[in-house]
Amino acid sequence: MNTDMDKGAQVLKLLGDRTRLTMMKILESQDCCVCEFTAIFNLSQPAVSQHIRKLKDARLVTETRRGQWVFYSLNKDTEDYPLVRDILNHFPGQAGRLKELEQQGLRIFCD
Amino acid sequence: MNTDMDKGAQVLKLLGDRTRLTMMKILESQDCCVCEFTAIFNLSQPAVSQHIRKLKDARLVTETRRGQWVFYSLNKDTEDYPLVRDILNHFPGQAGRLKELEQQGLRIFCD
DNA sequence: TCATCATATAAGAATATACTTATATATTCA
DNA sequence: TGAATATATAAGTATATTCTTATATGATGA
Repeated sequence: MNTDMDKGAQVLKLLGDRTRLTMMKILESQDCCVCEFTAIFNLSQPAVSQHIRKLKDARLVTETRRGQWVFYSLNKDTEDYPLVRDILNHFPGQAGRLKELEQQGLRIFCD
Repeated sequence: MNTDMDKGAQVLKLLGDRTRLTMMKILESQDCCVCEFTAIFNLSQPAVSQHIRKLKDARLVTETRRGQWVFYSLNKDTEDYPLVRDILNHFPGQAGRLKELEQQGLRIFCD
């Protein structure tokens, strides 16, 4: 509640892009790395990195390196998260996008 | 629930602007006309009209002419409204902006 | 160490956005 | 009808956004 108008508008602008909105919705269900997003969206790897950079700069996502890969997660520890959560709740789950990847053998599993 | 990603991203992009977001929040409490918005925001009248046009084109607001003035209202009869409502709930009320206008004698009352 | 894979950054181009000023349209009222 | 007021549209400009390709950085494993 009571998010500042300017900061809030900034968050909305970031989510106001089909690619970033879908990324966030995917991250809602599972962590994901750049190469997976690159396989999901019909976009170059730099384009994906640049979208993620914006989300990261706004602290909407956090990153964790796991070996060769950098995995991204929703950042639930920010004052913007309640707004983000409420927004994402209005959109259909995107787990299917990851399922497709898995069937194509493109899903990254590591531990 | 289950707003289409593309349409939803478009709505978020429209709200992802300080001016339009504040307009929508103001409209949440009362209908308003262009000249009032022009007094509230430090913007030219055409700039205000152009912002409203976008909101109107997306059917987020509706217009009603009352004599000389055109009043705008939140459109609650659209599939996007639940998303809009949930978003606006995260922001502080902007009734103060209208109160200031009233004190300056700039508030439009008609009927 | 060197080749490979994943990711990030830089630079440039096409397009979109948000203003401005000038002007057109619509309504009111003397 | 004609002046005044409210709003919309047009045209132009500055800046922001989102891609692309080329290249740099970082980690892995033979």
